[in-house]
Order: sequence, then C-alpha cells, then structure tokens
Amino acid sequence: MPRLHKRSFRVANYDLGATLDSGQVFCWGERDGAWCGIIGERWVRMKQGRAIVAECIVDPGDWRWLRDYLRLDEDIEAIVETFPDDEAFQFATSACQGLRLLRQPKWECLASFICSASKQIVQIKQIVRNMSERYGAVIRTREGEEHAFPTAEQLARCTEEQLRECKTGWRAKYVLGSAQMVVNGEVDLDAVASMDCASARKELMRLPGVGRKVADCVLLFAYGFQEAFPIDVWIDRGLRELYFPRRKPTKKRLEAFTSNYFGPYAGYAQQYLFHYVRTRRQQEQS
DNA sequence: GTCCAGGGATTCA
DNA sequence: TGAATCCATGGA
Repeated sequence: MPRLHKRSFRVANYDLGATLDSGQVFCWGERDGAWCGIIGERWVRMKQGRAIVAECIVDPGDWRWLRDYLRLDEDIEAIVETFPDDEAFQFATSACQGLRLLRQPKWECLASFICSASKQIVQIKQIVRNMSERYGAVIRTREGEEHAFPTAEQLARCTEEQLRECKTGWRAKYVLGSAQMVVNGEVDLDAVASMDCASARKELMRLPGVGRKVADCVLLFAYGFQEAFPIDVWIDRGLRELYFPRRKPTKKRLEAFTSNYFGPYAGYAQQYLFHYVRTRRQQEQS
C-alpha cells in the first residue's frame, strides 16, 4: 500500500453520500462507506464521519482544488433560507438535509450530460465508465490504477463507432461533434465562465447535443451559475403536480415560473426538488 | 412484452 | 411557436 496524503475537513450540514449520488455527477463509487473517484487527474478517497476525511496518492498540495470541488465554503443554511416557504419545500428540505451542489470540471460535466439524454442515471454512470476505461488517462490509485474521464482532445480522436461501443447510442455523434468544437476552439469552455448566465447558456447551446436542459445542468454543476434551473422529466412532473395541479402550463410558462419563484439560488432549489421528487417516487414504489 | 429514462434535432403545421 | 417523430440501449 502506497503512502497516502490525508486531510480532514470539518463540515456542517454536508451529506457527502447524498451529494455524490444525487444525479449531478456520475464518476463516484462507494465501497465500505468510502467514496472513490477521480477529480481532474487526482484519485481521491473520501469518508464522512463528523468530518470529511480525504486521501490522495499524489501530493495534493494545499487541497484548494478539493474545497472548490465540494464547495465547502458555501453557507448552505443561508441558501436554504431563500427557498420558497411552501409545503413542497418543507418536505424537500427535510428530506434532503446536507445535500449540496458540486463544482465539476467543465468538459467532463458537459460530455456526461450530453450522454444523459433520455437515459437512466445507472446507465449514464456505465457510459461514463466505458468512455473513461477506453480513452481516459491512467491514474494511480490506492489499489492500483483507474482511468480519468477522457479529455475533449482524447474523445475528438475517437470515431463515432468507437463512442457507440461505449453504449452512447445515438448520442455518439453529439459527443464527438462537441469534443471537436471544443478542441478546435469554436467554443471556449473557460471563456464561458466570465459571461453572464444567458450568454453562457447561448454559447453552450451552440454545441451539438446541448439544448436548454443540458446547458443548464453544466451551468449549474460546473460553472456555478446559481440561477440555472434544469427542467428534466422529473422536475417537469414535480412542478406540474406541486404548483400547477389540474392545469396544463406550456414549457415556456414553466420556465417563466421557475425564473422568479425559487429565488436567487433557484439552481440549488432545483436540486432539492429533484432529489425530493425522485426519492418520493421510490418510496411510493417500494 | 411494454414502458420509460436528468433530451436534442428535425420536420411539419 | 408548438407538437410529433426519430434516435439506441437497457432498467423496471
């Protein structure tokens, strides 16, 4: 066993497991109560007791990168205070205590959500794993080695057929097309960070396979635009049931509603709503 | 066997 | 603008 670099982070109101398993990220695996994954090119193992204890193989420096990824400096209680004071959110906030948003690497988040279209979360994880194992860099881990998520350059070198073999299906041409546009500089993912939210969304939607929903996921989960509000099938159903019973709002009407009803941290509210409606459905079925 | 999944692009009215 | 359809794949 190689020597491990270890660091403990004191946290309050942070549920690491719920956060890493909440459908905003697809590269984490849990074993023996510990979560293992690769952030950028660093393998990390994290376990939560009273604190979050993180371990790395390679010297992690000042750990700033992990604080940023986990968004440890965010005041979640102040954020939850801004959520709507309605019945739905009384249930949602009590069902999702400690649920957080992450700040993911941009390309990985983007490519993952291009693959997410009309897929179940378990299948998205499989696709991400397939692409990583075949085309991602080899990373040293505690037990041996794993593969990082492939860069845009690595995926742009693939053929559409190779990407289909990762079980991407008809999304293969979108992944390839987006990778090529990022590599040749047609869309600069770093430059998007300095845009306002609407411009950033418009820029991301120039990429094939990226519509409003995928763009909003990336804006929220990678760029940290708090006002981004992805509306997927779960959120769509939830909004209609909770706020428009016996009515039939158009998509435009729903978007307009979400852009002011949920406050300055609408994106956070969205993640709580997403987690709530999904866990509620699971409980109804069991 | 059937329905549906953290949708997008295209077509047609 | 908006609805319908197609696109692979595999859970449930």
